Amino acid sequence: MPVTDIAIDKIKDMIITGELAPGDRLPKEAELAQRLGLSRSSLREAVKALCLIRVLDVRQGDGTYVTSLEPHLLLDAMTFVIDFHRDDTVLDFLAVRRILEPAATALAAMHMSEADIAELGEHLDTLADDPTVEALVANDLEFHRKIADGSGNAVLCSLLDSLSGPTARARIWRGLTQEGAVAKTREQHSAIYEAIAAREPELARSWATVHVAGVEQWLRNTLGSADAETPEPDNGPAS
Amino acid sequence: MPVTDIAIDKIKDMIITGELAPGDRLPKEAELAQRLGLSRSSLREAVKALCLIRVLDVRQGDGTYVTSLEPHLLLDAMTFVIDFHRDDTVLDFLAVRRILEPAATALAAMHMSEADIAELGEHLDTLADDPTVEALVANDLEFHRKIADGSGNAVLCSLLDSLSGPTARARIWRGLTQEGAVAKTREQHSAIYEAIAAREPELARSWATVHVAGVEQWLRNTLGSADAETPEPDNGPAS
DNA sequence: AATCAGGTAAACATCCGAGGTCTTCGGGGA
DNA sequence: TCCCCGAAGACCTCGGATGTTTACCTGATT
Repeated sequence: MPVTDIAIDKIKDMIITGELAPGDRLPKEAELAQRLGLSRSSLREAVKALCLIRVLDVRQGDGTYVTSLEPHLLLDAMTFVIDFHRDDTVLDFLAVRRILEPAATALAAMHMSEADIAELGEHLDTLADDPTVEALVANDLEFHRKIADGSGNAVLCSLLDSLSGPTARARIWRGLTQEGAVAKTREQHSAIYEAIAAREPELARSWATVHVAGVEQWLRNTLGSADAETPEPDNGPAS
Repeated sequence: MPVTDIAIDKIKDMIITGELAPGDRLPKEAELAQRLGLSRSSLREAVKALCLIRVLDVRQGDGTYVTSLEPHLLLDAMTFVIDFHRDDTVLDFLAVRRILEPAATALAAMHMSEADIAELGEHLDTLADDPTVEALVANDLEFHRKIADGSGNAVLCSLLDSLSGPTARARIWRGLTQEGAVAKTREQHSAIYEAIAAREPELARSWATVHVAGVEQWLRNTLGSADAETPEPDNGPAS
């Protein structure tokens, strides 16, 4: 195994064992390199790799630090990974979201505080009467993020956040091309909010299912007809 | 932005745009470095980072290649990330698994081929009558992997695979300490298999729920009593 | 006394070039 | 035909030199 990979493991171990706690600063490059028994160049490769997945945070002129290691930070790195297969597997991602979102919404109906619920309602109100599609989708993302957060499960919340990215583009596309999609989205958001406010987990779950399934169904149909028309799957506008 | 990060993005773009397809070989280090306008050292940092998340595969003496980029490979990198918070958030991970596993099992009951189902049954039979806990858990992992694979959703399958890792340790611990856990696990596996073989998605879903919830409940109780015993709270509530 | 400009040191960023090691592949001998 | 072996190509590792950025101390100004 290359020394760089060994170094990655060693740093990983130092963090897992608690020798390095979140927020701690690492020894300077030269020092750590000597301690791990490799050159600065090789060490830097290890550090850069751990930076990509948000485990380390390097600040030029200052030093290298362990991040907070909170789930949202680490799962967040998954967004980078998901970027690599947007076109072919979007449906699979959406299917997973269809499983998780209703569950999270039901949990939120049980666990969210009254204050959080009030904030959720206000958030819906901030949307203009005749919003642009971009504004709607942004509002959409934040709405679901608040609910996911309200589930009380940090891992679930981060996972949904990661899954939202790739599917957001599909939602924008839908808003632009499907008649009535905007109005329908607003209605369903209101229904979900009402169900949560009424502390009705099963009703909230059902509305969430309907909501996500709507996007999924539309996308399935669209991809089906698109494939029939254009053998070339378009590389579409990024995000 | 550091040149290394720019290089990471450029390579990422080359892959996303299709300039580099899965399995393709990258230009040699020196050549690519010149083309991207940076030194070999910096380029190597970028490549190493992309290796960690399984986007690139470097083979000494041969060259650097783009991996297959299959979901299982990329999501698999998440295992590395999950390693960083095993103790404090295991329950959260398990809760997510509790959501996904029943859904996957129900899908499997609908989509698995007869041949795959037969193989699933045979897999259960390969377990010795009086297995070690390790053998049981290994058999357990493979059993659920086959079901997840049978769901027909590659993303779902990979996600469950990733979640299985951190919870496996908990399952081993349970097998060692809880009386009757081994027998109960075998019974539930059989029940899940029977439900899938009978093409009963809802029954399969329910058995899967029961199965995962059993581990979750046990872990919740165990962690609860452990906390009560040790006044020393672990390194503070992250998240 | 509080504030701000300037300077200094520390730490990371980048580059270069020199060996070392591993894999692949083709040639020569049995 | 099969196996051993050597050469070429590509990545691996190292050490050092130089540039950039940041944090922090210092001292003059208001």
